[in-house]
Amino acid sequence: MPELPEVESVRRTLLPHLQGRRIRRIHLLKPGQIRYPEPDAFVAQLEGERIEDIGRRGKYLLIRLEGGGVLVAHLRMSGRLVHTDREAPLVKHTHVIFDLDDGTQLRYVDMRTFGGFHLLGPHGEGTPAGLQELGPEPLDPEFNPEYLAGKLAGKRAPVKAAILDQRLVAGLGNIYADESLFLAGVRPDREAQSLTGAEIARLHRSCIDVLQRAIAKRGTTFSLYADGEGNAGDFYDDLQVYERKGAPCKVCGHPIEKTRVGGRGTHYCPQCQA
DNA sequence: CGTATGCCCTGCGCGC
DNA sequence: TGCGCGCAGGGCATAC
Repeated sequence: MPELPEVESVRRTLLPHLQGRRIRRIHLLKPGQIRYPEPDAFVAQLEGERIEDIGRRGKYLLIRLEGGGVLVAHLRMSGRLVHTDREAPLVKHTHVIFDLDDGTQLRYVDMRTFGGFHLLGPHGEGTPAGLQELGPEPLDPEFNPEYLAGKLAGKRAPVKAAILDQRLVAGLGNIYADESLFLAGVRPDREAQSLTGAEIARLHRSCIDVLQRAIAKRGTTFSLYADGEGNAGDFYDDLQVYERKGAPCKVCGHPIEKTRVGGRGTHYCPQCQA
């Protein structure tokens, strides 16, 4: 499940292959993955465009075009953007193929079809609501303990639900939310407003630490995720709680528990997290 | 407004 | 061995 570290890894691995390339043709094997505009207009506007740069906001990949437009991709659960040779075999669930002017291809593969593309005009027309309302980048100075404290104040929702809200901070998903809360020593089901100043400071620090370390290892791969060159991420062995139900806590040895918080599968150590 | 719930989708692991 | 069920969850729509 691509979260900030995975999307950042895709961005970094795609950039050298896509920068300066012109999109020659687009094959829509599954037009439903195009969210905006209509598939025909999407293809018409994109064919012939040159890719200038690739950015990222939260979990959104922003492929900037020479003409001022932006191709926005969101991978959701199972989306993959991979740069390949034209001759590479078509894997199952390949939905969109971009032919590039050097003979290579950018392919969008998505088993569960949750992800997709928005093509924004030069003035941002077509921007998805979620991107518009995105909170600060967790690795930017704007995301600081004071900001986090202000956002958690008065919230009765579980702290995990709060930090998963992309309007509060952009890019945390289920894996790194659980990991951050473990590192901070805070139980995921605690009311957001109940956290002390010290706990908020630890949580802020933990979010940044876990994201930076995960980026350094090019993300977490279970079975599906791969970066823009098709390589798995290496953070799996660094996970402290996620996907470790029943396994001994790496700090205290107590078995990791799994519950549901805010409708999401949630992992934590009942001994290390208060 | 804040909070909670269900839906989209496919593959996989589980129980029988 | 096969079948049906529940689960996986990001973002959004809907309800209260």
